[in-house]
Amino acid sequence: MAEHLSAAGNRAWRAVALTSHLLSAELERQTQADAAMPHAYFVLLAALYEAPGYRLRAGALADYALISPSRLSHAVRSMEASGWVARRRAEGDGRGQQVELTDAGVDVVRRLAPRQQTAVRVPLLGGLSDAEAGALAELLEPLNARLRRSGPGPHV
Amino acid sequence: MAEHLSAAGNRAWRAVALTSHLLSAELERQTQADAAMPHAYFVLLAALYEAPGYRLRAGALADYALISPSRLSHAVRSMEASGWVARRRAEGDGRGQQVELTDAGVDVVRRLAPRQQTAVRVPLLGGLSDAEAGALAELLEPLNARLRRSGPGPHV
DNA sequence: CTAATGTAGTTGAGAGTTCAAATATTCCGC
DNA sequence: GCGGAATATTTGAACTCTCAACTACATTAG
Repeated sequence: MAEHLSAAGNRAWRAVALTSHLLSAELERQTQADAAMPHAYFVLLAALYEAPGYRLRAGALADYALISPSRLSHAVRSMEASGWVARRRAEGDGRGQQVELTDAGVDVVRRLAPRQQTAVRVPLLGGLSDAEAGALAELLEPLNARLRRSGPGPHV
Repeated sequence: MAEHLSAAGNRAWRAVALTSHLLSAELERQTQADAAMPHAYFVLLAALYEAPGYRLRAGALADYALISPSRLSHAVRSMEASGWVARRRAEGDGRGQQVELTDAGVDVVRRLAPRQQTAVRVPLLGGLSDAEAGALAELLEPLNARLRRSGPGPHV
């Protein structure tokens, strides 16, 4: 692989890096404004909402949300204090924890998810034709696959 | 504008959100490993490196890096403690500060920038043809423009 | 030329994230 | 089953980031 990027590659780099920066900031802003919580917490609540029984093993939740066990643990403690989730020992494995959405947690997700849609996703992507959206996904998915691989460990 | 996304739009959303998450994590990981500093600090140092005389007004630096004045102030204090930048009063306006790269700061940028290139950018984007890179940039740039507008204030 | 307003940055407190170390429980080999 | 390695999660400390005051200087109005 070459060791420098073409002009087009550099332009793409700037665009991708800027999207990443601006989008995280916007998601953070939006989630804080709507529910006074970090966006990362909303991602966790939404993941639980989609799981059967609104509950997931801690490890599975961390894997799904692509965060460290430590970060999950702190996040769960904080969300538990807010009354959005509850913890219980996992059956069959005394080491594990089940994290489960409380009724209040379910409500929060139901209230926030539509706002996320209309306040961020639609304004951002609603203007693209299906062909453009498809092309964007086709271009980004291979990048994501590469990023997933470089993530943990010194390239596994 | 519609209030929901098409299937293609949803796929694009997932891809964009995932890229944002994974890319920030990877940049953070890489910068911490290479120089034991947050990626945000490297962005600031790189911005100064490209400025005439390796120095910029604090406000200009914050605007360029798209961060709040407060965050910049904390960052500069920390980077000053690390010996990478120095502060001095701006001439002509006693309120302002000039932030300037020290020799050590220049060295850090010269050492890190190439690694950033070969460890992140090229592996990520080097596989794209110029046409693909161009298409990606063309697709993302309008999104970035929209994100910039939704950023500060309740849509200015 | 003084008071009011605006602009540039800083500060401190609170909250989230990371990293390394610790704890608890299960699994495996003998 | 018993001791050691592996797995699942927690904890604490250090650090960064955000938000809301706050300070300092500059500008404008009267």
